[in-house]
Amino acid sequence: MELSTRYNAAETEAKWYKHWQEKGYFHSTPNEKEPYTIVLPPPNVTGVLHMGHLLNITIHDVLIRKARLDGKNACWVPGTDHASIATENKVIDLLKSQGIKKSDISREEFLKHAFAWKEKYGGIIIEQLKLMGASCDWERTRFTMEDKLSNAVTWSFVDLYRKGYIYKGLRMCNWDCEVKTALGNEEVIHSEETSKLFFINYPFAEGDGHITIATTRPETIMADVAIAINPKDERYTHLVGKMVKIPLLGKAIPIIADSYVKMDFGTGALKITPAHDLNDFEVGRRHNLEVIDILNEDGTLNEKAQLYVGKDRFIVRKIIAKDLEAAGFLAKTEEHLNKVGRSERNKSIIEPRLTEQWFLKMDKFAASALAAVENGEVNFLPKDFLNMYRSWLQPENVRDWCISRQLWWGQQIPAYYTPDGKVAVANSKEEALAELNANGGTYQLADLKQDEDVVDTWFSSWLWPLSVFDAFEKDGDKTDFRYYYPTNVLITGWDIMFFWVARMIMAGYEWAGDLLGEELAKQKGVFPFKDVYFTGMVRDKLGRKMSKNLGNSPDSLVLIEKYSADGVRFGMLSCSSVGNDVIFDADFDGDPKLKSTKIKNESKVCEIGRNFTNKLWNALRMLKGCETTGTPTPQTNQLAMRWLDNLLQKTIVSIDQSFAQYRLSEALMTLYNFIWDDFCSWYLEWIKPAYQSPMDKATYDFSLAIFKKMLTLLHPFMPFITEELWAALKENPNETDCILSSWPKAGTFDNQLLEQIQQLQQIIIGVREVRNQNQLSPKQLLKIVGKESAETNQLLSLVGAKEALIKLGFFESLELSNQEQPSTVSFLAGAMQFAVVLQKTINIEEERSKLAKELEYVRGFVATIEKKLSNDKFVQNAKPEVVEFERRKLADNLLKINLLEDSLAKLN
RNA sequence: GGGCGGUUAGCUCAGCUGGUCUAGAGCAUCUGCCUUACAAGCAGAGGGUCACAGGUUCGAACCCUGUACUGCCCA
Repeated sequence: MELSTRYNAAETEAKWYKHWQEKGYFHSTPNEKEPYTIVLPPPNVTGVLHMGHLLNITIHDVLIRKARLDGKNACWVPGTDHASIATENKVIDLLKSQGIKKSDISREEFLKHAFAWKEKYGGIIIEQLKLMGASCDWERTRFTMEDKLSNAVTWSFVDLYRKGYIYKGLRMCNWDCEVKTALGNEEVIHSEETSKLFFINYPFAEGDGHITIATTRPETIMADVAIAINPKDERYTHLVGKMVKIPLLGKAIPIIADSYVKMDFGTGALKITPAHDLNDFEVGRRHNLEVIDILNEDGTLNEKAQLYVGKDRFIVRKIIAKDLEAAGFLAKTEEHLNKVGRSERNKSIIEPRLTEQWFLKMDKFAASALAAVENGEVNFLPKDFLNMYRSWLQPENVRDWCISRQLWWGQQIPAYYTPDGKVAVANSKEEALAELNANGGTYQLADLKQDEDVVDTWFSSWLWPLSVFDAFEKDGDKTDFRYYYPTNVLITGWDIMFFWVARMIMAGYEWAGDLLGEELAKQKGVFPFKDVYFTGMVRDKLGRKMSKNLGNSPDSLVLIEKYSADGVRFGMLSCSSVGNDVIFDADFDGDPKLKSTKIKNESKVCEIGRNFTNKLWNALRMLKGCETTGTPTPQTNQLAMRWLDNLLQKTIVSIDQSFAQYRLSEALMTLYNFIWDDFCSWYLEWIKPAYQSPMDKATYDFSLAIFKKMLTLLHPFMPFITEELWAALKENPNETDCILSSWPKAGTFDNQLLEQIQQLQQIIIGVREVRNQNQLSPKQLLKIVGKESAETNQLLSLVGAKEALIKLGFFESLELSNQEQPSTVSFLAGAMQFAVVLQKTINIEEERSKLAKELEYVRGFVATIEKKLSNDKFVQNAKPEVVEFERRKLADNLLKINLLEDSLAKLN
């Protein structure tokens, strides 16, 4: 096969992805092999590929391809998440653009539109994952709202209800006025925002005077039921029991004392509005106060407010401030930093609101999820995250999970109500009816009305590792589930540790035991995954999380186009270690703090990856370009091959260790250095025949064999270039593809040989340095004289070593001598000394200062070693091999000192 | 306010069980090269009080205490 000078990634990547898919390499079915299973955290159907996905997908694919090469039955299950709120919003927007209001159509019609939207746009992200080379088993692609998975949600709801873990209750919830639904606690993000603090005078009902309170929410004064002060606050204690009038409204409310009030906040007097603040709600409960809810579900004021009815709460805030001021009730306003809760999804400001919702009791679940990680059945990487997990799941921090949402897009809650207010929770309307009539009821099917609400999206995704294998299908085929479950590793961001990771663990411990059967559960475990690999957040150079809003995220598709998928994979990996956030190196076109500044679609690390593919390409081009002959193999080539083979073994050992600890970037860098430095820069130059000369067959065959091993080793990281080059090396078309090749087994290696070759390299590097300093061309042949020593003699007696030096260093000759050499520049290679014979007079001053500098360094080094060795406690306490090592270091460096002193003396 | 991380070269990061660490890599910088695989390249060089201050130890980038800065989680 003819190879062009540059590697064309775009063409190649498309070609091989198609090939892999056509061959069905990504598809897995249960067999006798050991399974290696990963379920993909399902991206939202509304999503498009972003930097976080690039990182996440790369790690997934590296692990799954490695498992495949290890001969395991690798199965990576992909899918998408229906994302209730995000998707419902998208669909509402789409309908709005068509002039349709959600309130004007039925639930069924709406869902029809929503499914249509999902069909059209829901697959975008899946297609984008393919561009990165993701080797998912696409035949297993699931969707959290498909029938089987929805049935699983219903079944689990009913099961938990019957077990007594689910209840319905009136609670203070987080309310999203835009979407008009309750949200879970974790879906609300609290952050500090500047707002105004209003100081408002409440006049006493009797007599003159007033009490001044401070509030950030003047629009809620109509819902006030009391003014509270701290019982220890002597400024106010005499007022407790008095009545004050709500400004503008004139309604009388009492002054009460409650220790919740902070004396140093505002004026120390607080208005109590139980319907619109969680803490006030608690205060109200303690004092038996009325709850007056003045907000509609969309955030406008209702008739209970009496004033400003129908207007939005934030508009009212502005109007009422003016009205209060005009009427003389407003004492002053101040700038104030306070915590504002916003929806994680649409950023709208969340209202505390008293509503009836469904809840899942969490105490038991939290305990099981915590125990699973504490006792090591589930293993966190890195371990540090256990701390955060622990604090989340501590009993005092666990609150019941609000699982109902006032939406249509999602699984409808399987609770059925009778006209007279009875309720049955069941898998179907028929089942519910039977249950209701079991005790003599006479309801008709038509009497029953299903709960309008749907469950939280996470209430379906927590089943993911179970449901994608149809574990909940009553009479379904359990083969897959029994084979693939538990999965090996979950790869996800730590930001959804509680949202999702903890809950999947809960679900695993709740159901997997029964579903697997006792024996299998005991044998395999019920946890959903053995390891959890937490990826960091991808951040910009200022440390900000990349997001669409900030405009600080490069376009991932442009990056792939520019640097190839292999290049981007390399880039993402090379700047990420387990759990650490990734500071992505893309630059900005101006000051990144300015809003107008855009991030560039450029990346040095991805460029390195792309350059690496080109390096590989050309290395093979060089080898394939060689003619071969039957001439005997030069001895120096034999040495080169022996060295490379040993070094490869050592490299594989190191890579295997890295993989075992999920140190993927370390494995990649080890391989990168081996391929670029050892294989290309040293080995290829070593064995390269003279221009237009042929290469002997043995060297040629060996080189290609090593090349193939390198391709397999690199395949998990850079699948496309490796497959392409593998194809170029195939001896016959029936040979297996790189993706299915076998991971090389690490063998033993000869450390002494590796050290000796390192010494050879040091000599060559020394000569190159002399060349650079004396402006000699790299290929000008030089006479080299080495000082005789046991070490030098031994090294040069290695068969092929001298030829290697002459070839790689461009020596005219290499001799050993103890004679003093005129016109030479000397250098040290370890404890060996060599001299380059120059044709010109050398600068003695320069030479002397160079040697003196080196001598000073070595003497300092020796001093530290001597200090250690002269310390009896060190010699007694340190491990013998450490002491031995220090002794060897000392001997070597003393030798160096001798050589340097000698050279200096000769210069004088 | 409570808790958990981080701080190592100009940048991004390794450094795992304290001893191979007078600290490594890549990028960037500088010098010299279009040398017949590769300028998406080759050969070299310079650059660090391991945030700071104490302590433990024969020995500390690593363990302990405190401080500063920084990120995150919770209230």
